[in-house]
Amino acid sequence: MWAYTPLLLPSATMTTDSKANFRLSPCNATTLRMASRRLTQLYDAALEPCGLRSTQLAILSELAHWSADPPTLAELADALAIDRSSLGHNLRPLEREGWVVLGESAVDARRRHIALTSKGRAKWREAVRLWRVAQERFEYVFGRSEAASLRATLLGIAHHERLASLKD
Amino acid sequence: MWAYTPLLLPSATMTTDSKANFRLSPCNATTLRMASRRLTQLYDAALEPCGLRSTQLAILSELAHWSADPPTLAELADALAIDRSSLGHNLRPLEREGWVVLGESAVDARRRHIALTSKGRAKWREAVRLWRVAQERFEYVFGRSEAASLRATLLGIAHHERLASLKD
DNA sequence: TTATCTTAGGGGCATATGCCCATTATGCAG
DNA sequence: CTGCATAATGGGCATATGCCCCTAAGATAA
Repeated sequence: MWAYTPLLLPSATMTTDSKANFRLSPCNATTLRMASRRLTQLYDAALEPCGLRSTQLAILSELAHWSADPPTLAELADALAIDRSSLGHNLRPLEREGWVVLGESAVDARRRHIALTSKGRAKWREAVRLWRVAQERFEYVFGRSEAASLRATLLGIAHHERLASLKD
Repeated sequence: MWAYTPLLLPSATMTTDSKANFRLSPCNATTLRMASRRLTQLYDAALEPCGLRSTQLAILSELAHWSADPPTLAELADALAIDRSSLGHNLRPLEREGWVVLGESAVDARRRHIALTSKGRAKWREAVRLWRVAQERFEYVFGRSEAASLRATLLGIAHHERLASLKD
């Protein structure tokens, strides 16, 4: 179990070989991307049997939990803290597989409302079971409360307006 | 200044509008990717004048600090906690711009040694100056010691063997 | 020495990510 | 009502990321 503090440095858990070339990168974005890559691999491996990737499950989950009317691209992108264009690209495979549908808006012809299909909801439920394995595995190693704390910190970074761009 | 604890929830810093659709994602990988996307945008925006992206600067930095002989693809990938193939792809633009060169190995014809060119080192120095702006900006908001603590945690995740895959 | 096994990279494929620009649709000023 | 500013998407381009498989080259067993 790790402490969510710098007390246990990563080097303590590393092999001699990898420790040799280890360099504590001072860049916050780089370390964030490094950890993101690794953990995404862990979750993607767990999700592999159902044919979903982490990003795709995140989209389906957001839709599955959406309480109001099906969101527009912009609304969904905002909730996921993802670029609008990126979300548009990411929806393509989900649409192709028939997991989501993009419907027209009655009040504004510019908007497309994104909705989960029943097939998509079934796939989502299937994926969640696999996701839980990876989630449990990570939190077993990292610590459950430490993980919750980390998520809160990361969500803060993701949704913070003053960090969203250089404009201020 | 944020506390590196869940005491200050992200919602405390959010607009009413975005708070409405805010859903505290329980997935550690997803929140990691969300924060990663946002912060990468911040750093990339700062680096934009020099024509480098965060990932590219990370590669050049690792090479600039490399103490031993120029690393092989596998060694560099390991240090950056990135997939070997991914690093191969990422090196292509850097090679095209003449910032790095891939030399042959004298002892093992399979290996390619990656070295920074003088042009690449100059570009790296230029980028570091821009990088510092983004780094300072983030740490001004997030807190310097909190950032250091977060980096240590993230590096631990990135380099932890038991989290690298589902095999155990 | 030869057959086999392992390792290092490269190429192809697919998704992920975001920028810019074009198109279309609203909204609003006049 | 017309013309312009604005908003929502889509398409194109480029990089990021990782998987799989292939080939070449070193290492090892027979």
